[in-house]
Amino acid sequence: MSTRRPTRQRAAVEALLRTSDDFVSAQAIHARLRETGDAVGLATVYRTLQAMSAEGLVDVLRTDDGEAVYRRCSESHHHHLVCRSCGRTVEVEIPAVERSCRAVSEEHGFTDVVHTVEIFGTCPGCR
Amino acid sequence: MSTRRPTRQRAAVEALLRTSDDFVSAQAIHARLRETGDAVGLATVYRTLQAMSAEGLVDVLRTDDGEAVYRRCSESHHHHLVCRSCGRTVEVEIPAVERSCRAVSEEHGFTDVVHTVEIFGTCPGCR
DNA sequence: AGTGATTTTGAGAATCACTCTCACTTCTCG
DNA sequence: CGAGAAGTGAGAGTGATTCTCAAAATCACT
Repeated sequence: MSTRRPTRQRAAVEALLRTSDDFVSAQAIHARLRETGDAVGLATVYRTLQAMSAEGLVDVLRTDDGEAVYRRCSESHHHHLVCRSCGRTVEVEIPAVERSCRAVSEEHGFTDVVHTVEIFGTCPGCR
Repeated sequence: MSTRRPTRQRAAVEALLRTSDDFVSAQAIHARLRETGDAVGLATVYRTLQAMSAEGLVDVLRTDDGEAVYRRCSESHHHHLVCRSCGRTVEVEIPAVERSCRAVSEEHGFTDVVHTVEIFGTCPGCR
């Protein structure tokens, strides 16, 4: 249930996410918005990102040093193939992975299962 | 190349990890060692864990709130099925996932690919 | 448009995991 | 044993994220 009011701040964050193909940190979003004069408080950036994440509007993942990074995403379930050098990201769907994860979970009696899959590599452009 | 000296501190951390089947945070390890009188400095716990991780002796993953948690692991490549309630962890090998990830990566021309897969659910005991 | 109720915002403080510093201790090995 | 290399830890520092709470914006009605 999305009971959030539309505000300039939220629109600004959404707009910025729309312009980026890659994962961005909350700090980066805050900084960029400040640059473009469309300033939004840091706390608000975090709140907005959390809300969007809860609504499934953005994907979140953690960099190796634990920073959370966000990216607008398509509706359907998918995973990411991310270039470790330039950050270029490709959304991929891998049916075999879905099946296998479900099978393994059932086999061990686990329920309410969710899984995360991230693939990191070097993209053709960064070879 | 493991050029580390054997010390009481390192032994204590390794021993503690050996007694735990589940993922534990550095903070928790530090606290538990302190309780058992086998105190080890926090900085040393972190250093030891990093070293062990680099040597492939422990698996690391990030909880939802970004905290790093560690667990001793088997040699071979594998993934985890983790109970979100009690933390119980099962190591699983899923050949289909390996194949699929490799295939997808090649398809997009990515090289030097690594992937992470974590499966979270509720285990039979916590139902 | 006015008004009061409700939600959102943001500056700064607070938290918390993690890293760094550096003097001190422990190993290693000749 | 003795010198130098490696390891340790208390505490300071860092940086992301969350909390606080009063002010501002939005909503629901009239």
